[in-house]
Amino acid sequence: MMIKTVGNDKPIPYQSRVYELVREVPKGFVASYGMIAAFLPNVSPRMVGYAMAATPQGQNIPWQRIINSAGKISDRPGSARQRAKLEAEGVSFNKAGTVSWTKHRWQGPSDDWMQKTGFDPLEMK
DNA sequence: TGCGTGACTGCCT
DNA sequence: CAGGCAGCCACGC
Repeated sequence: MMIKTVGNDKPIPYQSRVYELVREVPKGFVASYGMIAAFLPNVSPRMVGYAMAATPQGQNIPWQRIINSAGKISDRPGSARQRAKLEAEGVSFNKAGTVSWTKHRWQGPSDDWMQKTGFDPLEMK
């Protein structure tokens, strides 16, 4: 029979970790896929994109606040709705459809989040 | 059971 | 300085 390993908690699916961090982005601010990935070990920007594509509804996840590193909303069906939601939150776009990072850049996760996840800045590569 | 694919990014020509 | 490419998780057919 299958031997159960000891002292080895089952890993939290990467998508759940992405969603919990996305919840840290406040109204009126935006973060890039890469910014989210930078705080999550073993998660690449691409994977953040994968997770966002599979975002479950009804769980208070502000998916609209994640945009690409160029400061634009990634082109896809639904991008217009994303922009509308952001504008409703006070996020402004210039003529080229770009968000000002200077004004709206997310400042990083809360201390509470870092405590809860045991995030260690020194282990960032 | 395996393969394709989906909200990206930074490095290397 | 623009374009190509590797990275690498879940899930559906």
